[in-house]
Amino acid sequence: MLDKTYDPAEIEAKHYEAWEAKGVFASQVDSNAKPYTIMMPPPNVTGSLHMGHALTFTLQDALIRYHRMRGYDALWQPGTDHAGIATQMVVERNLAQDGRTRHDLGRPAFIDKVWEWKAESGGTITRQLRRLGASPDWSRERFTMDEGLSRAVVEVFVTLHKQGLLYRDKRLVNWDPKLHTAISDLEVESREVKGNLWHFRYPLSDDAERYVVVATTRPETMLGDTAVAVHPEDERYRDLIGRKVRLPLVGREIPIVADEYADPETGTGAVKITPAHDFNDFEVGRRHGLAMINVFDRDARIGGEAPVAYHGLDRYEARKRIVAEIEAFGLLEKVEPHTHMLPHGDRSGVVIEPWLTDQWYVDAATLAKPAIEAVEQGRTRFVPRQWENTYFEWMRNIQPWCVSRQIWWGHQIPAWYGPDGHVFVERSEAEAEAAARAHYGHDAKLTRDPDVLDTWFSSALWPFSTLGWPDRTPELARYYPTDVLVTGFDIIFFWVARMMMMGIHFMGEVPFRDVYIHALVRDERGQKMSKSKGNVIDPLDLIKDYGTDALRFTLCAMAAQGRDIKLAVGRVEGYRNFATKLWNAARYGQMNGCAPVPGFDPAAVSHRTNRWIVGALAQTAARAAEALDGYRFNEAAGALYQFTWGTYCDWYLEFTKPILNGSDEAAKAETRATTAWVLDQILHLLHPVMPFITEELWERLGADAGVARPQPLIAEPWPALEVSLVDPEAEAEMDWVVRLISTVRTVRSEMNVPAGAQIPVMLRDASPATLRRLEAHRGVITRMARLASIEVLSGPAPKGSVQVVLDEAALVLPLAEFVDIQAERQRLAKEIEKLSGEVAKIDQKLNNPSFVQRAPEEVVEEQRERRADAEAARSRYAEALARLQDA
RNA sequence: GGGCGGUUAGCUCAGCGGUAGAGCGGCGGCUUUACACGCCGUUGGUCGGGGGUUCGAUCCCCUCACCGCCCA
Repeated sequence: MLDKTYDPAEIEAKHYEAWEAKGVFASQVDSNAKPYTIMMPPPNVTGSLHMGHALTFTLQDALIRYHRMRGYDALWQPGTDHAGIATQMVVERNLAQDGRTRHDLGRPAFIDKVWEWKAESGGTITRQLRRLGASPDWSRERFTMDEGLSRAVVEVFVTLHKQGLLYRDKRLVNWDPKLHTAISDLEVESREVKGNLWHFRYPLSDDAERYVVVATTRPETMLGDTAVAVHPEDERYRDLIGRKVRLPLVGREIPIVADEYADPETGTGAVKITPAHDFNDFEVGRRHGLAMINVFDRDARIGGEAPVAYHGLDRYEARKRIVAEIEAFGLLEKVEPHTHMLPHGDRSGVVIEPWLTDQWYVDAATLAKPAIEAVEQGRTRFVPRQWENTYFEWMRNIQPWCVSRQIWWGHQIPAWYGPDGHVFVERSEAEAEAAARAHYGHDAKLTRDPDVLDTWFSSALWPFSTLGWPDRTPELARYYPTDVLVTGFDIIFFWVARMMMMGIHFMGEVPFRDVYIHALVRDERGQKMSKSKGNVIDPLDLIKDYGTDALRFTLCAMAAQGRDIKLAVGRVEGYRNFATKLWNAARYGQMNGCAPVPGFDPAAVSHRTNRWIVGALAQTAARAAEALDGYRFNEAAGALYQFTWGTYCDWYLEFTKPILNGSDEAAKAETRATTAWVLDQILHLLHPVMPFITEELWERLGADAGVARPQPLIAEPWPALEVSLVDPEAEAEMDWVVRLISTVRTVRSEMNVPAGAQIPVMLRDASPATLRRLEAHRGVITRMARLASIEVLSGPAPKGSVQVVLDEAALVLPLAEFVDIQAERQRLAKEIEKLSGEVAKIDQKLNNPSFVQRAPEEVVEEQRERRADAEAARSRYAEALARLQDA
């Protein structure tokens, strides 16, 4: 017998271990089943499970479990990425505790340290995924620094280089002066910063009395100014175009150029141009052939070609000093407080410096073209569709992708330089040496490029590198392209776009058919969860308090397309209650001998109540499947919740109590079998969302009844329930019973009839069909409506009785002792008023000729029927009211 | 400034051309032998404002307001 309450903690680990040990998560590359594949977006190896992970992995797991049950050969490919910068930082922080830096160790020893760290601490997130019940094929787990994946990285790098799609170039990059590496646009976050707008006077070279005022938020960059730009149409400056100013402090003469980049509305309309330290200025510099003067070193201290007097000053010290000096020269026009957005490194948190360096770039624009077409042509489909716009927007304006990073942890770039700087990009050092020999005509000393690749470079290959590419493995042939990629919108640029580019280029086909973009999880006030705000809800805490299934059900129930999830703990609690409800229903079944019957045939049940629940179940199963097929997780969860609690528990289990306590042995046996069978089906349908409690109940209900379960629930087939199981007559009949009982309950409550009191009820003007229904369900009705009796009334209603309309009949409740005549009169009057309003509203429609003429016939007909029903009910209430007046 | 999304019951959210729904909360009642993490009943809404299309609009179009996110 099951315990009185469900204790998730007790059973979750047990089932997870059993599933994993049995190998049920594993894909079957040799099977004849159709494959269904999801590539897990590899979480960062340094990461730990947060709510966003919980959501995305719950949805992916629900899809995988569902398709596995549908008979597909399901592959959910798990793994982690090596998170170059983040991981290196973690290990460096550990070294710093012993007062050491990575340079003390040297590169090879440091890399060894990182691997050591990974072995010890890199498994946190995969352990936590197991707590969440995720069922990927762990036997295929990959890491982006694995040997195989590294081979794919080299192959891609070399191939792209030979194709001219990957090259070395000197451009401005986002330089992180703390980490000393380039980072991508996507690793930069804009933060609002309060600063000033300094207005400097730049005197004209040929007229020291005149000057141009430029406004800047970054005075220190003036050391690298090579022009002043004004808008060509700006009347104020028209005569200055082509003349020169003398750059204060530096003394350099720089031109005044006309460029539309200068916005007449902003500041003074004249803007200083520092091509080596600003992305926009870089473009202006290009247009006008301006010099690029680098004035920073890698720490963002003054250096390079800046006047030596300033060398070594940190950028903020330099700012103070330059402003002070400008002021001393009388060239400071004014200072205005100014708030603006500044780029910060998302890992280091420091202000990013646009800096001129040599880096490796991928020609993203070329690779993006077929990736754009694939979505335009529908070969890859975004769900919800609107995300296509985000994808297109990004892809159509894509910039060269800087893939090199000046760190140690990652895939070292397979490029070697000869003594003269000539570069050899090859698969190995030996091949590079061979290429050098061919190039120089003799052996040459080569130096390998010390840089590593952006982590996303290797992640972009994930959909095929994990399947064995560049080898032509059976897995690759079978599982690529994958079925769906599930992720949050914040990763569209980082990852989806890049997988599309690489997948199409190297595999000739899109990496996935569907991209399901889910919402972000926010706190209950709609704020993004963040450590600094202190509003983070830890999914592991929720699991501890409410169980994994409750958390998973909550996330599915709230995963409506196109809307963020504002997570309130109360919802989790509510779905914990749902799990408990399911548990208790199972327990009730056990107590009543409702054991699973092998070979049970739902089509063969004869009792109306049983036929009804079987049909309702079939409809629910269809609804849930349809919802999951369309990624409408909330609809699937809602349909299952509603059926389990609102139909099976609230009505069916109550309807069958009189049968189970009765003496009709055949009906008892059929009802017991049906009760058990429907519950078994519910367990199947809920399993993708609530794997633990369903597995536990599946096994316990079998074992306790001595019925062998052929396999664990996770491996069971999804219920195949024909729509023919729906018996419309049974449906209508039980619906009538439900409405009759509900009606009586409402009246009792409104009349303040004591809950325990059993009252008589009479039925008037009932059709023969209704009377047959009454006879069939007399026991249930009497019990559930708490009646003393229910009889047919042929004459007028007794004095002081309450009347309610139910279809063609009237329910008469002789409640004289409870009834407050005045209140009852009011109640009836209210009903009549409501129905009159209804009739009037419908009449308005029906009296409108164009409605009758233009609306579809069935809509008009429906209105007529509704009018007739409302009218009939109104006259019955009017009659009852008249009767009350006599009393 | 540009783009996207949102505004529906006290709260969190579904619905999206033909009778406004759920969960939670509120209120009232219940020692009904599965379940108080429960049962029964019930109260809550000019579907953000204004125009338009339509026989008919919460739903489609325009516009305004406010909120959020992304990009400048």
